[in-house]
Order: sequence, then structure tokens, then C-alpha cells
Amino acid sequence: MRTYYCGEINESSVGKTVSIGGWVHYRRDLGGLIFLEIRDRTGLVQAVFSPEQSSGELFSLAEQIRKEYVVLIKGEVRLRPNGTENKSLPSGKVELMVTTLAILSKAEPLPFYPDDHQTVTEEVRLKYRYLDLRRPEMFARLKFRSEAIRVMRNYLDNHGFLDIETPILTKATPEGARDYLVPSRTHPGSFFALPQSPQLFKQLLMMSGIDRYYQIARCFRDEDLRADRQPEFTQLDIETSFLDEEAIMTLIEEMIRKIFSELLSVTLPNPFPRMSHHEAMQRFGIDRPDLRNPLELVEISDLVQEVEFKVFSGPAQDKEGRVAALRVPAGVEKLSRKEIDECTHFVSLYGAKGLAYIKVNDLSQGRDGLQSPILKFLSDDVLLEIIKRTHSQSGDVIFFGADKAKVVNDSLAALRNKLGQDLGLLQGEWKPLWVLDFPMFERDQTNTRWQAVHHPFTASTISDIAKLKADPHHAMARAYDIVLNGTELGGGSIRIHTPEMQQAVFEILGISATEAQDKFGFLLDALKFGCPPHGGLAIGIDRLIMLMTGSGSIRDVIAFPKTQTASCPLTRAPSLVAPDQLHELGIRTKIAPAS
RNA sequence: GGAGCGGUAGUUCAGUUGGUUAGAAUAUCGGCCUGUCACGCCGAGGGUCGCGGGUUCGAGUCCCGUCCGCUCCGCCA
Repeated sequence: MRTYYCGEINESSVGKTVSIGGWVHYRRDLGGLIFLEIRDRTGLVQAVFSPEQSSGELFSLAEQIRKEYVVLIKGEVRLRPNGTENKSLPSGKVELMVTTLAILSKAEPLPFYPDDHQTVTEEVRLKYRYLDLRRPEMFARLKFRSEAIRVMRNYLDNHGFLDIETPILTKATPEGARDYLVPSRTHPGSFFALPQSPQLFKQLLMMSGIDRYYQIARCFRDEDLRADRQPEFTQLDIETSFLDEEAIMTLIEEMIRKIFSELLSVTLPNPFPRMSHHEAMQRFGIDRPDLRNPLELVEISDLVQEVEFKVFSGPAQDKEGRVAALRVPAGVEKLSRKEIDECTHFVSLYGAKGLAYIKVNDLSQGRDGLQSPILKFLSDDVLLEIIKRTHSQSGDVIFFGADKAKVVNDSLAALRNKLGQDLGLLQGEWKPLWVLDFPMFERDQTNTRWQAVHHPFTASTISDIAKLKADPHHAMARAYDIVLNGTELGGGSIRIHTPEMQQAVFEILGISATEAQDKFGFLLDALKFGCPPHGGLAIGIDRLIMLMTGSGSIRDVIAFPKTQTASCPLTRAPSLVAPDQLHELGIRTKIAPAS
């Protein structure tokens, strides 16, 4: 006889004899009866022990059972007596009259019970993650993730892609994030690095004539964690030969639409909207705008260049400065003085030295209808033009950012997000977006050299090497980022496919020929032997699933995640290792100072 | 590296101005209850107040340091 799932037992099972394996979720003794609720991953069913129908031996066995025991029970399905239906059970109209019972595994009292109504801290959940994952909510997330990946695989398989694995033990890369290193026993003093992404291997596969590659790839970056960042994460990694930006974006869009329609019955726009990087920065101050948020930045640098107010005129005249306005409709009513002060503190976290604002109390009264500490610094003409350009109405509040462009963009973009959330301004549920026309290079923090905005293997719209070298500042990358509701889901680019261009980009980035040969010699070599034009993209699977399941953190869609200090409360990793192990790896143990 | 919040019973939390024996709920254990279903009722056990130091007659409470968890900045090509 087969073992049923709880969820398979319903009114049509009445009269059948079935067996069920599962956890005892609940036990109640009453009136000479024993009720057990048995849970498996599909639902709950109630089993009833009656001394009249069960042998005495079976009944006393049932009495020993506690919560979370794993049992196998067999019995006959019957309708419950009138008035005893349990609406909270999927199988609430039927019950199982037990004839045999086996305790497969006992359970000690749990640190917490995996009920939906029990709340525990994340620390405890992670320490006992195997119990946390018994919760229906967590099970549903893992199942959703599995199904989403299945849709991706099916889609890519149907489009001629090959799933190919690339090494986990690989070579350290000089740029990008900090590497996780693994010492080599056979080469004392040398190290492997865990891949930050399979980038170079997938490019090499294109040179191998694979043409269409994908991988559900684990990636590792030794940087500090956030709610949406783990030191190891999973990306859907894709690379194709001969396809251009247009073809790749179309392909990916279609896949994402399919995932949303199959899993959430949501129809995403076709095609996804697109926006240039420049426009995104101008209108939203960020390269991954949340389009559900109607608030926008308005440039007013040109209006305030000559005003007496140095806080405005300074950045307005500065080539690297920016003065921008953010209008909050009905802000006068929605934002108290205290809340405006909180906004000022909030933007200070992003380096803003202050947050100017104007309350537009009544437009019909002209200047007298405005209220602001900075009013006295601004002429009627300037005020009027600001009102006009921001389309302000009576009752609005206008915030201002004036500083280096980076500070204005960072702080106002963050403020825009905060106000959008706090004031409930978000419109629509799912707003995907392609961001295009990224610059190829940007100055590094010390402003002494160029660094790649995307990565050093991205092709430029300028295909002439001499022209690119002459004017790196204005070179655009053939790159595209996909953004969903303000989260960067992934990105990709058309890659460089000639050794000459790759060498030139390394040069611009200040990587010497020797260094390039040392770090990327294998890539430069491979490019010499015939490389098709190619490009691809990677999608952060954890983030996608987090968004689609409405989870607050990436950790909730990863079975065994790390904490903020990159440790695992469950296994207590990382941990010290035996001196012998270190010795074998050629690593000298540090001698602890005598205490 | 930095900022903020938190750490008290197995768990989730309360704990006043520094003051007697640190509480509640839930879980656990025992008893009662003839259809329970977050059942109910009675009872019991359960504490390194994260850790270390300091101030004080007296510290869960104040001060310093430190560890851990979360959010954020830096960082994440």
C-alpha cells in the first residue's frame, strides 16, 4: 500500500484505508479519545484514536506521543461527525480512524514550534534553520524558488542553451570585489579564488563554439552583507554568440514574463520600458529607479547660479555640483515639522549637509503663500520659475538638494524612496525597466585613474581603438541593466571580442601589459584564436525570488544563509582548524602572545 | 571602518527614579475535562538579566570595554 500525503486526503477518500507519514503537529486527549494532527508538506490531517476501535496497546502508544514526533499511521478515512468540521485543516471534513501506528522518530521539546502563529527572532531561526524550514511559509518560498528555476531551465533548454558548469576553484581577479581564497596544498603559498562570477569562463565557452550557455551559478564575494547581499549567492548566468543587445534583451524579457505569468499569473509589459542611464540619474538620482514611485528630481542648477544663497549658487556653478528639487504633492498636510526634520537627518546619512524645503501653502498669494527658511535668499523670479518647473500646486512641499552631484543624487534618491514608502505613493505592482547607455568608464575615488563602470570585458559603442583611447570619458558601454521595482536584478553587456580592443581597455584602466598577461593572459590568448562577437547577462536569482515572494530579505529565500558577519549560526562556520591542517597547507600558525 | 536599534525563563517580551525574593504569556511536566481544533481549568519546575570591568551601602537598571543579531553608510568591477 502506498503512503499518502495529507493533502491528498479529502472527501473522495472516505471509506479508503490509507497510511500517512508525517510530523505530529498537535495532540489533544479528551473524552477518552486522542486526537493527533499529522502534518506533512502538503497539509494537515487529523487522526483519531478511539479505545473502542483501537487495541489497548495502540492506544497507550498514542498516549506517549508528543509534538513533532515523526509517525506512520494507517487507518480508515471517514467523514467527521456533524458539527465537528475543522475549517483550519485542508482535510477538515474528514478524519482518519487509526488502526496502526509506528513512531519513526521521537522529538525532544523544540526551541520553538514551527507554527505560523509563533514568532521568533531570526537569530533563533537560523540556529535551528531545519525547524524554521518546517514552517509552511518557508516551505512555500523554497518551493517557489524551485519552480522559478524550473521555468528558467525549461525556457533556456527550449531555446537551444546548454547548461555547463564552470570551476568553483579558480583564479583570483585583481579588480572587483574581495576574493574568497582557498589555499593550495600541492602548491604551498598559492591560492585558488572562489568565482565572483563565471564571467571569463562563459566567454571562453563562446570561443569554444558553444554559442548558447547558461548556468545556475553560485558566486562568492567577500564584502559586507546587507538585507539583499550574501557572501555567496546564486545567479542565472547566460552568454550567447552573435546575438546583439536587442536580441539578448528580448530573449531575457520573454523569460521573465514567462516566470511572472506562470508563477504569479502576472502579465508584465511587452516590451519592458527602457531608459538611458543619464535620464535615470537626472530624473531619479539613481541608476535603478523604482518606477512605482511617482516622485521625480527636477534640475534647477541653471535657475540658482546667480542667487545670493551660496548653498545653492556654489554647487550650481560647480561643474561637478548639482541643485535639484523634489516635489512632494500634498506634503504640507502629509509631513509634520517633525517629519521634515527627520528627512533632514535621513539625508545626512548620505552625506547631505542639509535639506532645504519650501512649503507651498497657497499659490494664489504669491510669495506670501510660501513658507521656508530659505525664502529670503530667493527672488520672486527664481521662486516662480522653481514652482513652474516642478509643477507645484498649493499644499505641496518642495525639497532641495545642493551639493556635489553624487551627494545630491544619493540623498534625494534615498529620500524619494523613503517618502514613496512612508506616504504610500507607490503605484502599480510590478515595474520592470531596462537601463541603457551606461558610460564605459568613470574616475575612481581618488580621481586619478579610470575604472570600468560595468567590467573590463564590456564592449564600447566606440569600436575604433584610437578614438576610444583619445576620449574614454565619452565612451558608452554596450551594457544593459535590468531593474525591477528599484532593485537591480541583473545586468549584462556585449563583450569585447578582439585581443586588440581588450588590450586597449586594460591600458585605459591602467592595467599594464605585464599585469594583463599575468592575470588575463589566458583570455587574451583565447581571443587570438578566433572569437565570435558575444554577450550575455546574469540575473540575481535570490533577489528575484525575494521580490516575487514579497520577502523582506534575501535570507528568507535561501535555505541556509549567513548572518551579517558572514557566519552560520547553525554550523558555527567559519571555525578554527587544526594546526596540522594549516601546516599541510604551508600556512604558518600565528603564535598567540603569552597571557 | 562608521552610525542606529536590540540582547532578561526553551521562546516572545515587560521590568518605573538604582532598592525586598526579577515578572507575564507561551512552551515543558503533572492533574482534571466524552469532539478538541491557538481548547479550557488547577498545579509544578524553569533565570550566568550576552560577557568583562567600574561607580555605589546596593546595578537587569548608571558608566567604560567587548561579543552577538538586525537595519543602514562605506564597501559590493
